[in-house]
Amino acid sequence: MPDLDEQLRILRRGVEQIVPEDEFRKKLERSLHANRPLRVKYGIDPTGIDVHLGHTVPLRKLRQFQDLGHTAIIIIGNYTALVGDPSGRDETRTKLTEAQVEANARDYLKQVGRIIDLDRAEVHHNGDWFSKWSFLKVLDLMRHMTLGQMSAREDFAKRIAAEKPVYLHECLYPLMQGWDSVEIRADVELGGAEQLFSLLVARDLQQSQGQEPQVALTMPILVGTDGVRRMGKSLGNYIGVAETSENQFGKVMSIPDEPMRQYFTLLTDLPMPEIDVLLASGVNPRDAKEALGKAIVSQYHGAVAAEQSAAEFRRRAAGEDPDEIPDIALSADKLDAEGRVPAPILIKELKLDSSTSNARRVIEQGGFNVGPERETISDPKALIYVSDGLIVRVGKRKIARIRLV
RNA sequence: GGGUGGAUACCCAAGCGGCCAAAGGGGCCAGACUGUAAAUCUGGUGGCACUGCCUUCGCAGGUUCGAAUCCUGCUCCACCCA
Repeated sequence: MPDLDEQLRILRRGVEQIVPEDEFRKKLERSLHANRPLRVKYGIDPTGIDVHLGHTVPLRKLRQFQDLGHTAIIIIGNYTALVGDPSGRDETRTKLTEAQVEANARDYLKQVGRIIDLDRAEVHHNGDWFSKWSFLKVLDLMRHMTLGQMSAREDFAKRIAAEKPVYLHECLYPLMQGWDSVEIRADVELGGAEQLFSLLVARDLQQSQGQEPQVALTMPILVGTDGVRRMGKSLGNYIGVAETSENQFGKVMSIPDEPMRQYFTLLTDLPMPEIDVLLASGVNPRDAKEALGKAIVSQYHGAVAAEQSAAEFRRRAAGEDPDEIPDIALSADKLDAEGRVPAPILIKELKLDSSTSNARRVIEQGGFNVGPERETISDPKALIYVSDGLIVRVGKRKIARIRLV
């Protein structure tokens, strides 16, 4: 185990808040002396499917703990998922069925395994304990929270002010999450900045059960590819860990310049001085972003794929065709006697657009071109002579080689 | 239990008898530009083998030459008072 200062240096990087800071230091110190790893908890609710870079911020921190010799503990919130975490939300989460939650949980773990070494981690499902609870026990848990505390939370206060509903079951969420810490005797719990409230509830619960309270370590909320709102599935501004290298790289390149520092700090292991150099004025932001893209993509697809997707991206930016043009089958019976097909129909059949109406618009706007000469077709009524192997392009990014079948 | 306000396209949100496939914003798509799938600017954004036709304004009926707009019933939602 590295010494205290080294551990603190690594673990503090990118962190928003450590509450309380001095207890964290003490815990680390003690673990070092007693050669006893800290139990570091991170909980995930299997409510969606795609783990995205926003989730990896605390997960990467957890991995750092792991690499320093501490014990990573993943809580699968299969029971809390049935409630829905209200944290940072301006509306109630929709309810999931148990079957959905179960399927999601499996999928989640698979994706989490890209970041955490699951062989060395503890994984718990909080349904293991909550499903056995009596109502009496639930009531007992509720004694630990007052209405005043609940309504003081920013997310609830906002909803109340906006005349949006706050349901009682949502109030139970932080208590349940807190109880998880009691069950697994957490020393540290990681979470997003909006989780602080829940992370602190756990301290009270642990104390009430005669345990030493955990330290809350919060990570900043990663901004999405729009550079404004938090990264999230429902906002459509996310980069998923399971996406292709090309997609990941392209999406990184599409973030505005401003959040680059945040991305570098939270999503890569590049040393901070190097990051400062990359972001210094004078360096073309495009080059910095490219370095960022490679650093991120290589974590999920390896360095080779990262280089390739960067090269691919440059080619495309220069207006060249990508290395591999996907073949798309076109049934020959769509063609007329002369082997022609109306342009919008062609686009729709090749699934390069979702509707013929939309395809027409794209054509009218000059976004459709065909063949090696890239002849732009701007008349939606145009009939295209289709031969096997013909290359068609729609917009900047969609391209296909036709295979007649 | 009582009161009030709602339900409009992917989202938010105008419209309150014809000029409504429905303002505006966001998102998304295309084009120009370049530093890139950034920023900015321009255009587009229900469907359809498309100078036209078809389907949408919570659901079901009705009035009318004509309804997102008026009437009746229903469903759902929120807030306030108790």
